[in-house]
Amino acid sequence: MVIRRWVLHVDLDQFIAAVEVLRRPELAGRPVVVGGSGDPTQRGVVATASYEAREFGVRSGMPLWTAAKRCPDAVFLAADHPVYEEASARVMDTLREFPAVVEVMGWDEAFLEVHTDDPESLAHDIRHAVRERTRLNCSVGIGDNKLRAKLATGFGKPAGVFRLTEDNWWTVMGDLRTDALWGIGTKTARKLADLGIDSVRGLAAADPHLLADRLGPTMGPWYRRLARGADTSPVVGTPYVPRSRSRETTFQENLTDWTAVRAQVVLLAARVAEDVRAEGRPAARVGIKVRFAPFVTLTRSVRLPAPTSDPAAIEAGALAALEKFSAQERTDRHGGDRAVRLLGVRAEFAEQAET
DNA sequence: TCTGGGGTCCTAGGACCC
DNA sequence: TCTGGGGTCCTAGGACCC
Repeated sequence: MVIRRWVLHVDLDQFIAAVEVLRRPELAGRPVVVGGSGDPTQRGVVATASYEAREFGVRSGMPLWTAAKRCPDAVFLAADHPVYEEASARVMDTLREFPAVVEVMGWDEAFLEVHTDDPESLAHDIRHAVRERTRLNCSVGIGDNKLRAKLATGFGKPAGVFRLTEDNWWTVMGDLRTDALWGIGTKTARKLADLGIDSVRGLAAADPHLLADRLGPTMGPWYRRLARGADTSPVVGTPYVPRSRSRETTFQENLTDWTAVRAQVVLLAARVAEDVRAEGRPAARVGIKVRFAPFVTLTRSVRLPAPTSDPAAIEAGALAALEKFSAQERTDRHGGDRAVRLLGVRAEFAEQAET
């Protein structure tokens, strides 16, 4: 019986859909799709699909109209953030009752650093406690570091427990595609494939100088470490301190004149200013995101004259950033204002002094 | 009726300075 | 008679994740 450090990764199963089914029991067993306004004829994407909807090929990030085509009988619901936040808080409070350092990773995930001789038994205790307190199911990944714990959870789903460590790393992960790793997406997987690297095992054995050369001095070697399952990052239990706050909106109908664009930027800036005020720390920088039709995204930003939480200063910064777009960038080829489908405003906080 | 919203971190190029 | 070589800061964009 050896007490060792373990990292557990707890991930709620189909969290948002499960919360919706809890408050509407008649939806149990039906395909449920949450996202956008809840109207699949409007612009929006799937936030979460229940397992029943996934059977029809509905996936997160998919346009709602596509989901409706694949699963016409699904129940479509608008996202209700306050309800999810409350459910999430109950889950996290439950996790914090265990003797562990708890790092929250969003609404439906957390890492726990624990010391035990029997991580499986602790994982089952956690699953039962979460289900008892919240009536929600979760899966638990057990690892000898965060990376392996996070990847392990995927093999435990749904409602299971899986252990991934140095001992079974190559057996479990070696032959999988590189994008099975946490931090490698489709773009990087394609770049690696162009270098003849297709599997986790292949990436682990790749020439580090080649990776640094093609993928950057920091990222290249980091990908190679990922492929070996190496990760020394700590589980951090201290409260999350945001570096930025942003608000963005995709319009149901594109904006087609710049006066309307300015008016919407003013509205978004006011919401961001409210978030900055609530955070209680001044913003140092304000940025604008403009997604032109069909789907070209440009950003501009300005440093504020001095860090501030003043709504008027944040609005002025947002408008100044907007003015940085050239006449050419905001004009279509017929000389009119280029159609805008999304606007965003972001505030970056001043650097925190090290304590 | 294409492609949400809210974040983080890294990279690369130009400005600027010595 | 061609214009070095760092270093750092700023900015925009890219990639990824939940």
